Amino acid sequence: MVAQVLKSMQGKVQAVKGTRDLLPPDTAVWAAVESTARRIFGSYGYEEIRTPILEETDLFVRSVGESTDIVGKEMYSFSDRKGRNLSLRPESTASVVRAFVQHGLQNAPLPRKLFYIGPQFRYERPQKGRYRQFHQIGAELLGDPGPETDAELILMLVRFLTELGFEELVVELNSVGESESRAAYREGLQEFLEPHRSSLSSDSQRRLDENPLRILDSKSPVDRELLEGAPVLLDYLTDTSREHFDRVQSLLSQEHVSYRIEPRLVRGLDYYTRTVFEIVSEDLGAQNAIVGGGRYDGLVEKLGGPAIPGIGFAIGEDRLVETLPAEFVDRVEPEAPVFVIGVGDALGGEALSVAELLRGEEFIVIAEMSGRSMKAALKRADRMEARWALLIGDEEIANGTVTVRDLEQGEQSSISRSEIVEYMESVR
RNA sequence: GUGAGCGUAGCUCAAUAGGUAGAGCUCCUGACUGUGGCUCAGGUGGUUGAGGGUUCAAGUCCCUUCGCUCACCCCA
Repeated sequence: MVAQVLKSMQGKVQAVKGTRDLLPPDTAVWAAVESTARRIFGSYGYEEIRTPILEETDLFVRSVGESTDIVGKEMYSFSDRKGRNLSLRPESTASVVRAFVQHGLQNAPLPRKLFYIGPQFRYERPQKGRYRQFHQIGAELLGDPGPETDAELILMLVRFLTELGFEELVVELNSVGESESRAAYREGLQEFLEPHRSSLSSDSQRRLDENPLRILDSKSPVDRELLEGAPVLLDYLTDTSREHFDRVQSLLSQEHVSYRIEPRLVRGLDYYTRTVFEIVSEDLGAQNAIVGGGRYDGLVEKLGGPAIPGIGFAIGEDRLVETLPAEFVDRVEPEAPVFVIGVGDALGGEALSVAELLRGEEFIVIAEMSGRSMKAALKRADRMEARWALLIGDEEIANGTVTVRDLEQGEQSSISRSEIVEYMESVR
């Protein structure tokens, strides 16, 4: 222990395993993705909610489910100085619902549409598209049980992704029914697989007891073969769930959304009911889900609120950015800056003043105010991909001018100091 | 938690049978007292991820550990 502390004091401190720094220019891409989400979601009437990253552990135990892997072994949990059991949030739906109940938002007009953007934490072995601190852009709609709502939510998602330049994405769709029918199916599946228990992969043998539905999307070829002829979740749906699901499909068809029914699509969180969906990308390796979501009609009640239905989704922002179409990334290029150079004795003040003037007109301005060499300063201007260089030296001060150099054309002209803003506006 | 591969300068990589660490790019400076991109010269930068072992000698071999990558698992 002491040795470890000493080592960490001496060695280079680095980012915690599974976390990473986002540096420019990547941060600009992330910001562009997020502002697109705000714009699109906003047009559907969604408003932003920001909930704490820290929550009582019990919140996730009750919502996500005690037997899920997320709660069972992936949470960053600890007790604080007063012995409260806290966890870094592994997802945000539970927090949004908690906030909804806590603030009595059911008394405001329903349905309520909320979106969030922020970091989530799960203790897993990092790999491609999977980090211990990852980021989600999510949306939740509380208070409308209708299938039209499901369709609208998916339409919003598709519109958002289309806006980012995605073209070939297919929505994978399924219905897990209400909790009673899911329990019935769970038993049916267990009965079907039990005789073949010893043939199942070791992972699935474990799942057979703990979470049999997860066997459905096992990657083991043996498991997949055994599943041929297994009962299908859709056959266990109640009539109302079945009608709901059919209606969602016909609405999606009506709006020309390409979707595919995936009878084996199940989700890892316990709160889902009825409609569940996923969007996967081929070029993400094993961690291919960029969006996951579904309806959760019992969750608000489970967290101590009224019986209000809900539906939502979460987008894996890290994965989304990794697969972003190049056209979108290219468009993120920021406006080229103006580079103001003050060279000579005590001319920094004048450079600062000119820079401030231009900033007032929303130019992006980098000022080098204590330069000693014009050459070196221009070199830096070039490297920073500046479009214009404004030179201020003894000569300019004497004449009351600023020399404006067009760094692309290699031409320059002498502009009166009082007309500099006007001139820059004209060539902008 | 399990398995595999990989860790040499900020980046990409060298270093013959173990012989005491080098190149390109980048960065800084100068050639060029106030005019960029090119060229040339010079410089900064590494306890070879860390710790231990074998050896006269370890970047190289052995062990441990940390990290990265990918897959299982899980999911966004």
